[in-house]
Amino acid sequence: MDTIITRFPPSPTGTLHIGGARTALFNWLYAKKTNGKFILRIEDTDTARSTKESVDAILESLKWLGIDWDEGPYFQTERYDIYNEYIEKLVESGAAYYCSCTPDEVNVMREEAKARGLKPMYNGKCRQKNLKKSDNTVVRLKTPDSGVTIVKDIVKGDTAFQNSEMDDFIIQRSDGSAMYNLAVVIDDITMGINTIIRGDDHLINTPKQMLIYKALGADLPVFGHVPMVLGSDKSRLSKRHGAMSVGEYEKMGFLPDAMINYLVRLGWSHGDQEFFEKNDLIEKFDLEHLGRSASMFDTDKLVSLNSKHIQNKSPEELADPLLFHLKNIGINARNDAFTQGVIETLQPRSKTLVDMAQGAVFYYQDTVQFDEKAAKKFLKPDILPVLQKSVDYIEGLENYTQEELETVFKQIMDETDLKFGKIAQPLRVAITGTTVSPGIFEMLLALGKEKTILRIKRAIHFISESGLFQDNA
RNA sequence: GUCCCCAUCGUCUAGCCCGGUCCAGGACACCGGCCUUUCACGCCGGCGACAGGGGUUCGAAUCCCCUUGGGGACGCCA
Repeated sequence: MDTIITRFPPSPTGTLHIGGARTALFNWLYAKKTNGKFILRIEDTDTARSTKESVDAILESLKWLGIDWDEGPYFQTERYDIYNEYIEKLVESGAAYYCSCTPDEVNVMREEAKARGLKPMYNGKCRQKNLKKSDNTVVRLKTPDSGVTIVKDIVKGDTAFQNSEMDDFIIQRSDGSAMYNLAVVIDDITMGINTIIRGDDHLINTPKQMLIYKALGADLPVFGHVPMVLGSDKSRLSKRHGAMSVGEYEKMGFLPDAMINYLVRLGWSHGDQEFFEKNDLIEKFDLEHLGRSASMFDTDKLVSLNSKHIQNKSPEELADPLLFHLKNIGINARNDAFTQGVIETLQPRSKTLVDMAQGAVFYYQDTVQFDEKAAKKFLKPDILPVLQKSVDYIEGLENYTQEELETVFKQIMDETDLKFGKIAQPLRVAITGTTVSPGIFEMLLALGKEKTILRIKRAIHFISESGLFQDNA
């Protein structure tokens, strides 16, 4: 079997959005799975809307997702000579011709066609004129008047298009630049692309492109048109549905692997399996199980998958991504043993890295801020003996381990005749300032002996002070 | 207007190609419960769908037709 060569051809008119990322992913996965090649090509022929910033943003998002490419990025604007070469060939062979009709004239033709209950179309006026190239001529492809063009699509099945429904579309503008449908086909042919997975909004372009392949005598690639990703109201995904670019999801604290997992499951399935690591996907991905119907983007499911991926990673893997989000909230931490210990305590209770960063704040503060309600309820004089004993016993520990800590608190429970629940909450407030945190022991362990003692002492001080204040009042 | 695509729980989907094993399975969300030092995790249970109508057949979520609904495309955009 020939090497599978796929591609992803974004137009740099914005950031990489969800839908684009998914198509890129499908192509990338298929190439990886088959040991094929994945080519990146920038379709920037719309010079009015294309920007360098967009190119950079798209490349960056792709890298973040871990989608790498074997060739490229190629830029269509650097390939005009190649396109023109082929356009000339097409004109010479009679498959295409020059047309001097103005846009206004063509609009009239479209109106006429519509009036007759047809699709708005150019009527082929210049077809037989045998015009030469001049300043305001475009090149049009001569499309058949009858017959059908059948798109063999691996996800949609066979779809027949009446050739009479297609007009002689423009392949080269009057300024000499190539149009989308032509540039795509020439690129795909010259780059050896043999598998094209793209959004089904392109299905309608496919018969046109097939005509170009045919006129050039080139082999057809395998087509697969995947359904689009819709917003929560089933309309095309757009800004009003919330975040739609990959970069925004990074900022919201999602892991690239979770993103990939979610995206691939949106329109592809492997039985009942929901959770996939990247390698797993490469092994299991196939074209046979791509779905045929459009799907809605659901953030809840992404969140759920994200928390599973967070749980499934090692603290070490999570550290750098977390550091990024810690920095965003003003905490400069390092990827060290302390941070990894912190992460371990936070993994099961963080849905996103933003959650995790927020949950980690207390670990990095020199003096924790006591939540008013929490302090009022739990940091009261009657707990003083417990806190004092905690300090004394922990200070006396030879080994600061979970086992030893458990012994310490068992002893305190015995001596004070209090249940653990009565001890844990005040302690939690002393350590974190709030009533919600990781489990006591794992937290104390992650914090370290020194800081633990310091914080309990500070709580003792806090209680004594406020007690004094109350007495005076 | 014309053409094309699509149609299973609220959502993502399995099953459909090769009809019976499906009074339709899993996941997310939601609701209960268990676990428990808080919050979570985890576990158990509940709610909840074959768009409608006709065929074909002993038998249809699965095959055919129509209707309805949704999406997309009709550019000297990509």
